[in-house]
Amino acid sequence: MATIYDVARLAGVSPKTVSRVLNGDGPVGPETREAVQAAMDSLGYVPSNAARMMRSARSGLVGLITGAISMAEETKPTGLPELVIVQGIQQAFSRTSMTLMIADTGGRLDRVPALVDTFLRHRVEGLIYVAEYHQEVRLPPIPAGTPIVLANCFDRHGTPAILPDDRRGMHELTRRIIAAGHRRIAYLTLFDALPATRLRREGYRAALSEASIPFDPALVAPCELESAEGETQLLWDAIDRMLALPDPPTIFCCGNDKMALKVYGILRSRGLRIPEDISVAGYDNHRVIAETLYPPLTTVELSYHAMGARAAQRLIEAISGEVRNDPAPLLVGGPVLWRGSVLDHRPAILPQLKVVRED
Amino acid sequence: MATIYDVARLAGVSPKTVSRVLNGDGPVGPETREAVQAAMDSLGYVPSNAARMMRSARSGLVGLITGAISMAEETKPTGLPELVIVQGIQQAFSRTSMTLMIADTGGRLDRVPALVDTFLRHRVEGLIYVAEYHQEVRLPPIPAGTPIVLANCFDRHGTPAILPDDRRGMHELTRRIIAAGHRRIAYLTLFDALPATRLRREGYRAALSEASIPFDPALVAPCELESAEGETQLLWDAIDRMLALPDPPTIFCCGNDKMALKVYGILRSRGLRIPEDISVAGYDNHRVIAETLYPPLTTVELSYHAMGARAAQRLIEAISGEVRNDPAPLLVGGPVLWRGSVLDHRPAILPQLKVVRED
DNA sequence: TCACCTTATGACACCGATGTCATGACACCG
DNA sequence: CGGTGTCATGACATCGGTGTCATAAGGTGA
Repeated sequence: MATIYDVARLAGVSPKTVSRVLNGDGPVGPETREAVQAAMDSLGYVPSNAARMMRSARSGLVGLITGAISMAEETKPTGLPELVIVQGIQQAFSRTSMTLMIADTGGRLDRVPALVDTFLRHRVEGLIYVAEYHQEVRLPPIPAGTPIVLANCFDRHGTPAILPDDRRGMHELTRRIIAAGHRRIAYLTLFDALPATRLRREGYRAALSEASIPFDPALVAPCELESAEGETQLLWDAIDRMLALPDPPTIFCCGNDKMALKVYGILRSRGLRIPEDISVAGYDNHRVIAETLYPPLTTVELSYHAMGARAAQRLIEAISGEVRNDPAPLLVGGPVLWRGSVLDHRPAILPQLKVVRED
Repeated sequence: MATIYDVARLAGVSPKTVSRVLNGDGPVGPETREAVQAAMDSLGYVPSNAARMMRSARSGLVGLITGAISMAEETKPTGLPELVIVQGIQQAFSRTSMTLMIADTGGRLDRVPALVDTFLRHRVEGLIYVAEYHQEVRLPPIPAGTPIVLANCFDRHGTPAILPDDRRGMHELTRRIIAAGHRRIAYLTLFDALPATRLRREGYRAALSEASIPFDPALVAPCELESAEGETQLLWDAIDRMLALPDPPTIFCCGNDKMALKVYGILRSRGLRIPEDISVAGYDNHRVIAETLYPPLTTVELSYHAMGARAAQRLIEAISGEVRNDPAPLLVGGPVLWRGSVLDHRPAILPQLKVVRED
């Protein structure tokens, strides 16, 4: 592979002059520049980042660690949308001169330290860790001087974190559903232990209490399990139990869109029409599901893209040395997407707005 | 950041000895080794890949370029499963000492040359390009010496490529459907221009002709468009037209699982039960859809994971210098996954095997 | 006309590892 | 006891760029 010396010799100049042509620092005469360019082209010269990095400590690299790629097809918690976080980060960095290196854990957390180490050897200027779903994590110690940002997760050391505003999202969705005239609102939640479940339940209850609707524990049930079959069974049971109540729900809110997809099938096999007989709402705006289902699913967008963008922004600030006192994690809210799966019991007077809140 | 000299000084040895401890080449006395280790630990020393790379031309890096991440949430061709290719590649390389750098195009092909250039500056030892769906691509020229493998795509220069065996997959699915007693088999295809569409139609027709079933053009219609709404309309029309035929189909095969999801909704809103009144089959084994739908969807797995593994394997061979004459692209087939969405008209005598073919 | 500035360029050291070769201390063998 | 091989270690050059400083040529204003 050609080096800067080869180029210099061919162009009849010094290596330093070639370097100046490459980096645009220092003045270079027009015909010299041309000769150097020609030499570079004819040799197919590509500068070595390694050599450059030796002198100028800046690597121009940012490391991203995630399990999202390997989780994409898993049945585990949510599914895929967290990849959009990566996408948001990618886009933010593509506007800078930095290169984003993505490493996937392959779903094995024990591989994280090795990946961090590899990144550090490459002298990344910053690190981002993206979790597959809202959770607490424990990362290996990162040497001070390499800033790190957590996306979709948090730790106990107050590391800068970007999190979805689950409380507010569910609050807003429930508020909208109440505004549409529903009073008996069932909520089929995800795993009880998830931070998202707790927060969303808080939002759900807050909206109820603001509307002076009593909270009925019979309308809330966790419906997520490890196995897909057992989960479907759990859903059948919960739905049948709730439908058999003296005062049954008029809507089922689901922990995520995937669950809503199942609920569609279950309700229909019970002979219920959506939304005429019963309404359904999801969470995540998992577009493959939400937009493809018939009728399209009312859901809450998690704004993963915005979360990614925020995480990137925060890291870029940290790299450029803007010291921040790190307060609470940054919460990113997403809009309620009102589609055809929820029946509006009160003939709309106002046009049905797509409420976009993202501040 | 501490250097090897700092460590050497603290341990009271020469830098070369520290290097030996790091790399395990050359002998080192036990207590020397211990002293060096202690020094490295107390300084938090992390070796610089850049410096290492200067001497030993091997970078230990492999570059992966893809649009799969940014496409994940798009409505475009398939959707997400191609990410599994990345996953397969990742897993293959995690078993080697090489590090996989992933770069996403953000959906813009014009960014590919810049990404290639960045990788070359990092002196990657090989490149993989992963396309979002089976297609022809044109990549910028890569200097000889850097092997490259195409996954899920091909070019005109005979670059080594790994492709899904679309022809065989559809052939096998159709064969199974015929074996289940179906004779009128509708096929709602993807874009006509896609290589996958042509190949699958070939497989479809081959299976028909093997079973001496005449091909009926009225049962085949492209049902994919740019826009989601128009597409749904197209589906409605095609399905209604086919159902109105004097001899209507008993099954709808769909170009992908996402289309099958829509078809479920459409057929049900026509009052048809699945699979009692009409059967449905998909393609892709997009698990979020196929396993979550009720009833679960019969579909063809694209074996993206295997494609990724093959691509990685082929690149590793190329890097280690195993010269191959590059014949036709390597085709990877996937199994038909027989689930509840297709009615078996002939009471099964043989147990319903999961046909796994992947050679 | 000369001091001074700007432009264009090169010489040289240096970044942090590792490859090569040399060296000293022993152990072993005939 | 001397020659030879192995073990443990270090000195030094080198990889391919860039930062610093020096230098020569040409322009400009007092």
